[in-house]
Amino acid sequence: MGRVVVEGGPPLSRSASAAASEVIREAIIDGRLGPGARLKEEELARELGMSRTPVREALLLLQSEGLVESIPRRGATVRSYAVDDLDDMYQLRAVLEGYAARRAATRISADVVALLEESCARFDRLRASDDPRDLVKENLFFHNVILDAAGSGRLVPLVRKVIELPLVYRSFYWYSPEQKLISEHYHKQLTRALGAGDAKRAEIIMTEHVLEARDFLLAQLAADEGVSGS
Amino acid sequence: MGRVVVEGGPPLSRSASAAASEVIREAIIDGRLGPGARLKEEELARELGMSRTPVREALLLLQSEGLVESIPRRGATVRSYAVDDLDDMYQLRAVLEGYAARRAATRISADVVALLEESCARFDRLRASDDPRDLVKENLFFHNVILDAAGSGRLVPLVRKVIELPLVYRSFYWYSPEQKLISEHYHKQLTRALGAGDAKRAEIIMTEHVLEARDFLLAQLAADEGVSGS
DNA sequence: ACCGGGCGTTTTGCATACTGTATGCTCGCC
DNA sequence: GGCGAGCATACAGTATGCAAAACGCCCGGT
Repeated sequence: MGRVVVEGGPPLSRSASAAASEVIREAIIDGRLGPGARLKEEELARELGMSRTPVREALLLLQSEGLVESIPRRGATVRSYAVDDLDDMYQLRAVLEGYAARRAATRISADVVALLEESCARFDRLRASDDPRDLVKENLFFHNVILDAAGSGRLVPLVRKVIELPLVYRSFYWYSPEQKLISEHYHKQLTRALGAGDAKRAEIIMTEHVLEARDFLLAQLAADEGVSGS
Repeated sequence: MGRVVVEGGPPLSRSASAAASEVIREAIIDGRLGPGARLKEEELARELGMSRTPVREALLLLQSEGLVESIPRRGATVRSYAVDDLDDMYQLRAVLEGYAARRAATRISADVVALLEESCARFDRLRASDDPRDLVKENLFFHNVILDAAGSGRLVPLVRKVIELPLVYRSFYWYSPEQKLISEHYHKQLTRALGAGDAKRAEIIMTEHVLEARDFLLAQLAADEGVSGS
C-alpha cells in the first residue's frame, strides 16, 4: 500500500542528491513517512526519477542528521524515538537555543528584528488555520532566524539535529489552541527581548519556551499513548 | 611531494566506507592531512585500495562531522578553521560540557567517580612526559567519562562534533606546563563537585575549564600566527 | 606586454552493473 | 509433525563507466 509516498512539487535543486535529501526530509518532517517506515534505496530512486547513488548519499546525510537510522546490511528506516529520547532532546534544545538567543541578543540587527516581528504577525494569522503545517513552518522559520542571528556557524547544524526530529511528532502537538497562543506569546516576548538587546532575558524566555513545548508534547504523548497522529 | 599520505595499520573494519572514514579521520586529526589539503576522490581510492564510491561516502560523513569541507563541483578539502571559528566552537563546547557536568552531578555513581579520580592520578603522572599525546588522550578520557555519566544519548555525538575538531590544533597547546597544572586542578575540582553531587558548581567549573582552554589556545595561535605545530 | 577567449585536461556527479550477504521459505530428515 | 539445512530472493555495498562542469593553458588580439 501507499504507492506514491514521496513526491516533491517544485523543480528542486540542480543537484540530484541535494534534491533527494530535501524531498525525503520534507516527507519525514511533515509525516508522509512515519517513524519506522522503511526507506528502500531502489524504490526511492524510482519515485524520485534518479539512480540509487544520489539517494544513498541523501540517506547518509539524513542519517547524520538523526532523521534516519540505518542498520548495516538491512537498509534505512525513519528513526523512531522513545519518550525518554524526546525528553533528552528537548532539554538539549533548550540549552542550545537558549545559548543561541543569548548570543543573538547582542548581535541582532534592526531589520532582522523586523523579520521576527513579521513572523509573529504571520503566526497570529495562521493560528486560525486548521492545518498545523504552515504554523510549523512559520515556527521553524522564527527559530531559524534567531539561530542565524546568533552568528555561530557551528551552532546551526548542531541545533538542526535536535530541532527537526521532534517535529515528526508535531502534528497533534500543534492542535492545541492554547499552545498556539502561548507559543505566539513567547515569540513576541523573545522578539522584544532581542530588540532590546537583553541577552539574559532572551535566554531565559527561549529556555522556558522550549521546555514548555517539551512538557506539552510529553503530556500529549502520555495521553495518546503511542498514536502517531493523522 | 607526499606520496603515501594516508595509510592505516590494522586490517580495519570489513566495511570499506567505514574503513575509509576511519583512516581519513585519523589522518586529519593527527596532522598527516593538514588544513586546506585537497582530498581527491580517485587519489584516496587508489591509496586505500578501493573504488571511489566508498571514498565518496566517507567524505560525506566527514563533512557532516565538520572535518571536511566540500564545494559542490570542486571537490573536498580538509576544513581549516579561522580563529573566530575556534572561538565559537569552544564556547559551544563550554555550554554543552557545562550542561553535561550539571546532569552528571545528579546521576554519577561512586565507581564512576573513582574512575575520574584514577584519571586525575594518571594525569598527574603524565604531566612529566614530553610527549603531550598521552596527556591529550587522558584528558579526552576524563571528559568522555563525564559525558557518559550525563546519561544523555543525544549529547555524546553532539559534543564529539565540537570536541574533535580543536584536537587538530592540540599539539602545541599542551606544551605549556602551567596549562597542564591548571587543567589537572580543574579535573580534581570537577571530580570533587561531581562526587558531592553539586550540579551547579560542577557546571561552573566545567564551563570555566573549557573557556580557559579556549583562552590559552587562542593566545598561542595569536603568538605563533598560523604555524601548525610540530 | 597584457588581457580575453577557446580548447584540453582534470575531477566531480550520476548512472548502471555486479557481488555478497541477510532473510524467508521450502523440502528433507529426524 | 516439528526442526534444521539448503535454496531462492531481495537488497545493500561496491565497482566501473560516462557525461558535464570547472580549471589551466595556450594563443591571438589590442
